[in-house]
Amino acid sequence: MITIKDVAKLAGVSHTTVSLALRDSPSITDKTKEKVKAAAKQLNYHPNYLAQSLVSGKTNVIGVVSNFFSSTFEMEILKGIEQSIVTLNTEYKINLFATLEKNDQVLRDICLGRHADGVILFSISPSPETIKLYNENNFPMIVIDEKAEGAIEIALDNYHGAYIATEHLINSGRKNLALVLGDSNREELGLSQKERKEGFIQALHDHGLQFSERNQFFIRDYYFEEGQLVFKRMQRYCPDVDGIFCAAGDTVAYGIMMEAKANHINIPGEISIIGYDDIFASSIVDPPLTSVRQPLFKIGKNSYASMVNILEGKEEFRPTKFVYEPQLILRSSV
Amino acid sequence: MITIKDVAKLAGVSHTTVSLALRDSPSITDKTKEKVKAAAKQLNYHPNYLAQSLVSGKTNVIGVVSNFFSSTFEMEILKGIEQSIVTLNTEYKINLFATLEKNDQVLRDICLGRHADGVILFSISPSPETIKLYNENNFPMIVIDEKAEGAIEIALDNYHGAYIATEHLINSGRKNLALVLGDSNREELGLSQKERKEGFIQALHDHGLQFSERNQFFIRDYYFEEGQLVFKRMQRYCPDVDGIFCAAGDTVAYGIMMEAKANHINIPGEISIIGYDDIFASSIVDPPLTSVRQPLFKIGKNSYASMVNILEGKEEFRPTKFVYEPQLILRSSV
DNA sequence: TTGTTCTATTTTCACGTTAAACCAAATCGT
DNA sequence: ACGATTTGGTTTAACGTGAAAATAGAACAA
Repeated sequence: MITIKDVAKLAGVSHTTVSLALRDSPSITDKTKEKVKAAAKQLNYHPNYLAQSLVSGKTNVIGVVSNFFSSTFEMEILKGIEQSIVTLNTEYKINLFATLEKNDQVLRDICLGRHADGVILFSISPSPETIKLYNENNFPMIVIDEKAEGAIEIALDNYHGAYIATEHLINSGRKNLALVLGDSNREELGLSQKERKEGFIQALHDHGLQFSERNQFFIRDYYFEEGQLVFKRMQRYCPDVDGIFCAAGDTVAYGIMMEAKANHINIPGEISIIGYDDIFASSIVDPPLTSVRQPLFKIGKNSYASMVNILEGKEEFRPTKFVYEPQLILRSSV
Repeated sequence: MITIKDVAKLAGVSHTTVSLALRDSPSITDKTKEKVKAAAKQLNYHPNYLAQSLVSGKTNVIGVVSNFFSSTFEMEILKGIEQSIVTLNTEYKINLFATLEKNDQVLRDICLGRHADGVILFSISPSPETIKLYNENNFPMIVIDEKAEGAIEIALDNYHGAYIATEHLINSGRKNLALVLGDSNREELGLSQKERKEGFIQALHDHGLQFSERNQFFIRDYYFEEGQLVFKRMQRYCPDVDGIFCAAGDTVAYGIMMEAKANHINIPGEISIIGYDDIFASSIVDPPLTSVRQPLFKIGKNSYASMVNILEGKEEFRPTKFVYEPQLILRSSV
């Protein structure tokens, strides 16, 4: 392994001079700089970032933390971050950390173990103790679509998304609406699902309709097959449903649609359906699915940019909450 | 920032004793260990991984390098890697590096800058110089679906995948086949696309059919819209095509299908189509798309496991080539 | 007793880099 | 002419850790 000292020896100067010369310090003559750079090139020298980070206290890494990176939700945010990296062209790299259920431990590691200079996280919610730890260590944290008081919260207005979806179903003449929620193996409903439920109920009330617990269906995993199962249950327990708001997302909605198709139930003729997320396939399934689109790409892009600004000192870190509004994409499933 | 020395001071021992005690060295008495651990806990001490890596020369990080992480191809491999992380439960973390066009520079950085202990890469091909550099530095590299002589190559048998797809079209009675290839902004066709073309041609020949350059269509980006454009061109220049092998992937195939639909051309009645990749949506589009499925999940899983074995010294690194066979998933688009 | 061996710990050094303090030679001001 | 400043570096220290070498004290053997 070639170090700065090897270069120094070859160039006939001290190692500090090499360090200064390679960073174009004004206190080194051009002649020396040339000599040093030639030596560095000849030896194929490359600075050791571990040593640099140890002494500087900066890693130039932004941690991107999530439970998994393999669903469309995370992918879309990642795309936005990638876009931001390309356009900003900063020195900051990103590292992805998959927490795989030990959320707080991983977060603690990243901060205290100096894996990064700041984190952007989604699909997991940090505990209050972790947030406190981050604040004490002056370690910026941006949290997307989860509760995180004390950090920068990027909130998706799930309430409003559910509201406009439900309202659209009602305005199109549907009277007996069902709600499909995902509770993802937790005991309690996640924050976003809870907000969507509230939006759904409020829209019903505002249009003189009643919410009935019986019209509420839960799934455990956000899979296509769960949607098929939900529709079967729905047919048995609520055969008179004429509109479905699938707050659990588009993939589950596809399952519902396919199962309806298999039972020769026409969509949107007999039942209308609206999904959430507007992932790519929604425009090509048959019928194309009306869905609530969240500006995930934009959120990813902006989050990365904010983090860079904070780390470069251009922007001050302080707990804030930004709310992004969703948009209803109209297609023929309603 | 709490360091090992702070713990030492509180526990009333030397910093080395702390280091040894926390790693449960047998040469430290239980009493001292307890004292040290209590002090560490009280101060909320966490080892600085930068310092550890600097002295040990190991980062415990596996670099996962790709051009982008935002397409289904990469996502599926990532899922496999995640699965492997969960089941193996090793101390190795992964870091994702998006090269964003400066492939060799990023690879050089990772190796020489000690960002990781080894890399798994896909969607980019390392230059021979980079491979040489890695070998000189004893830095293991696993390359998925790209040419990389001197590294561990995980090859997808694109030739065979194309062959069985084409053969299936021919066996179903199609006589005038078109080939859709993606050249992704490069001057030259990528390796996998080239191999798929060869498989296509060979299958034609083996069944007494001729390959015609006129029946070959290129797209620049792997987008849905490109598929629509391709179909328009196809109708103009080769209106008698009755079978399409879309080597450019399923997303493009969807575009072709939708455009055919828009022109009231029945699939599979008038034209059959086969895609590549078998991504999720292929089973739910209308009609469901026959496609060549590659064992990407398995490849991701195995690659991570191999890398861990190599880094732990259980397996020796030596350039090898593993070939994974694709599988034709039959659906009603043929 | 007195040297020898072992045990539990400490001291010193190294990893590769940057920053701070230092210094010799050249240049400047008066 | 001669101290003061500037130039272009060099030497030393520091970052937080782990490994090797050193050591003090206890146990032990003859």
